[in-house]
Formats: sequence, structure tokens, C-alpha cells
Amino acid sequence: MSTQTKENYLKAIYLISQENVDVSVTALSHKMDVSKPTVNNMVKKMQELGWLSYQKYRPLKLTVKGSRLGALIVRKHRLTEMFLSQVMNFGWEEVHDVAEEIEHISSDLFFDRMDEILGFPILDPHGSPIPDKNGKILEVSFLRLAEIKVGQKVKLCGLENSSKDLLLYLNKKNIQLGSVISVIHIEKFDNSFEISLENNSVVVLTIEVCLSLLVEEL
Amino acid sequence: MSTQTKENYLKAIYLISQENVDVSVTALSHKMDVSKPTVNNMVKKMQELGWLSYQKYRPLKLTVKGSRLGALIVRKHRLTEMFLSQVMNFGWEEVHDVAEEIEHISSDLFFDRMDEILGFPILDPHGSPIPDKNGKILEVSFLRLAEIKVGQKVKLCGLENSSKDLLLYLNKKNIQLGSVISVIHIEKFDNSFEISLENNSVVVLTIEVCLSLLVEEL
DNA sequence: ATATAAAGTTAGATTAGACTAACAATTGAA
DNA sequence: TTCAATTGTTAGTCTAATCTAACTTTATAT
Repeated sequence: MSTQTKENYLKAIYLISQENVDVSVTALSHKMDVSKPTVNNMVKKMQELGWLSYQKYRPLKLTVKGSRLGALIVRKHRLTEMFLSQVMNFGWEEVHDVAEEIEHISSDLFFDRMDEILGFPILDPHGSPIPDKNGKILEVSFLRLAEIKVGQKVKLCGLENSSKDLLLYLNKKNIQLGSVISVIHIEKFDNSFEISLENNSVVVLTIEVCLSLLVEEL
Repeated sequence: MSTQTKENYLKAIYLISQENVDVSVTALSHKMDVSKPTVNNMVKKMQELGWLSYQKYRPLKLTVKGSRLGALIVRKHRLTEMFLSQVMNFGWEEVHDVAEEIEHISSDLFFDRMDEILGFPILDPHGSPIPDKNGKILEVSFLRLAEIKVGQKVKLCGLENSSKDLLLYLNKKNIQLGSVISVIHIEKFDNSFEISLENNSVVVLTIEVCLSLLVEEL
């Protein structure tokens, strides 16, 4: 009924929905890296399971049930990332791939114990919110570093995209969640940001990176 | 190539081999709860993978490669059981089913970290040996409680079969790994054992239970 | 030593999840 | 507003892992 594969489709649909954009067959086929007929076929099966409603040529809509189930898979994923990072000494760039596998473990007790050991965290190691046991997810509304004015001081609270490349880049520059960033100068020509960190090191970030860094004003 | 299903067959073959009995298609089909043709079909594929050698109508023999791989899956399983029991506060009767799923996680780092956190244990929560990273497994040679004479004192070190029913029964009688057991009387009529524990409680165990308890003389 | 029971194999079907090729519907730009 | 590009669907095929029915080989008990 609920296979690992179907759970992955559900999670993908849930995550696209969270961005407040229509979930299209094409978007899903890109996210899942499968052909569009494969998505089409799977979507019909997920409708049978009552996870989504589907009408030919229309965007997919998760049902309440599907949305809750999707959130619970994301919960397992993010709790796992937090556990790997806080308890098992993984770097924030190492947690995703393992969590991708562990999120399909069926034991609720396993994840409840993680939650307990971690002290019921609400954000994962990349600053993304962890849905609660009912599938409720916190609405986080951070600013992007790209929107911050020269002279402002902010704290890094999350990432828009947690690609391994970005994480490794930030490691190299000694930028972590919680890092305090001051915007020193914005280069008109290419929109790059010159910033300084607590240790007074100065770093230049491209606008692409600044769009990915979610911050809070201090 | 190495799917979860194939890993399960490999593990089953490895575990039957450890008992020093021939691995038959029928035995495997019982252990895996599938039909004999299914086993037959799978065995041919595992031969292609170089995991075992197979001749029609002959018992299956793991290759060196297959045996090592099988041991590494058992390693993941038993390390996981230990981690669940020691770090995540699971009872010894709760660990098996979860470990059955987690043993297929591909990350070596994940299991290496468990190993490290646990201090490189050599036995799992049921007293079974944990193969090392090269697939080498300790030869344990405990006695069965059933072989112990009246008046002898022993320590419980392992279990021959770790069925949930047995584990729950032992919980109820307050018998754990490490428990010190004195044989008070053996009933001729049904071979049952009257034993006493450290707390001086007296318990009567059937011969079947005594055959499952692996002990060491004190 | 041989008949029958047990064990193993072959053949053919099924289901889940994937694909490609070909076609249909929708969208959006001139 | 119409036609080309994009998006979505249908039909048919493939592979992994399973099944049942029928058959063959091996083992065993008298």
C-alpha cells in the first residue's frame, strides 16, 4: 500500500505544495527524475489511496490525508537529519542522503525516541521546520540576505536550498547557522555582497548565494 | 544490483550456514516465507552476482565474497540492535523489527558512528556476536542451560533463539543477560529446571526454554 | 532394489514501477 | 485568434520479485 517509492512521490508533492506553486506532472517528473508517463501512472495510484485528487490536465492537489502523511515523512526526514547532526556527529552536508533512506523506517517509536533525545527540536540542521506529530508545520518567514541593506547586521537562520555544494562552500567560509553577518558593501555591477563575520573575516558572496541564505535582523 | 530483497536472502543464507547445516532451497523458502520456485529463481541471480555457487539439486554454498557481504549485513543488524538498546532506550524485545529495516541503510559512516558511540561492542543485546568490518565473526561457544547439573551456578550470556515471545517471558521472570542462575533441581518427569536468581526468586523453566538459554559456568 | 515421499526445477502468469513512442490538450505569443 | 510549443495522456514493453501448476530428481523406508 504505502511503499517507499510512493512515499517519495508524496514527499515531493508535499514539498512543492509548500512553495505555494501548482504541482504539475512535469515538475514532479523533474523532482523525482522519472518520465512524465511514470508520474501520470503513479498519480492515478495515489488517487486510489486517497492521497490526492486528480483530474486530467489539472494540477495535483493533496487531500488532507495526503498532506498529513507527506508532512509526517518530512518530519521523519528532518528529525533524522537533526539526530545525525547532533547525536551522531555528522556534518550538515552529510545528513541529507542518509535521512533520505531512514525516513522510510516504519517504527514510530524510533522517531519518537530521536525526538525525545533531541529535546523536541523545531528546526533541522539547515533551519527548515520539523512538522509535529499531527503534520502541522511552522510557518517560518525569514528574510533573504539578498534583501538586507548595507550596514545591517543579521543572524543566519536557514537556507533556501540545502545543496551539498552550497553547504560545503559555507563550511569553507566558516559560515554556520547562527553566524552573525554584517553587510559591508553591495557591488552595483554584479550585485555581490561584501560581508563580515564575527571573527572579522570579510567574505564576498554572489547574489545567488545571498538569495539562498535566510536571515533574521538583529 | 544489491537490492534490499537480495540482501535479505543473503543474510538468511549466511545465518543458516553459520549453523553448519546445508543450505537447502526448502530451508530458505521457509526462512524467507516465499515459495520454492521464488528461491530457485533468486538463487540463480545471486550466482550471477558472484555471491554463491549453485548446481542443480545441490546445497547452496556462499562464495567468499557472498559470505563477507552476508556478515556485513548481520553486522549492520546487530550494531543497530545494540544502538537501539543502549542509546535509544529500546527493550531487547523491541529491537529486532526495527533493525530488520535499518540494516539496509547504505551509509557505512552511519554504522561506523554507531560502533564508535557504543565503544565497539562485540555482542548484541541478545548475546550474539557482531561481525567486524571485514566480516570476521567471533566463534562463541556457550553451554546451554539444559546441560547444566544441579548445584551449578552460571551466568546468562546469550540466547539460541531470540523470539519475541521468549524475550517477553524472560522479562516477566526478571531474567536478563548477565543474570546469575543456580540450578536447584531438575524434575525427572518432564526435564523442567527449578532455578534461583540473584534476588533469591525461584523460577521453573521448561526444557525448551533451557535449551534456548546460553550460559557460562561461574 | 524399488516405490513413494520429499526436494528441486520449469513454465507461465501477475504486480509495481519504470521506460519510449505516439498522440491529445492546453497555453501563450505573434 | 490561431498555431506552435509545452504539457499531459495512452499504449505497449521491460525487469524484479513474486505466485501456482506441473514435472523431474534425489532420498528413504521397507
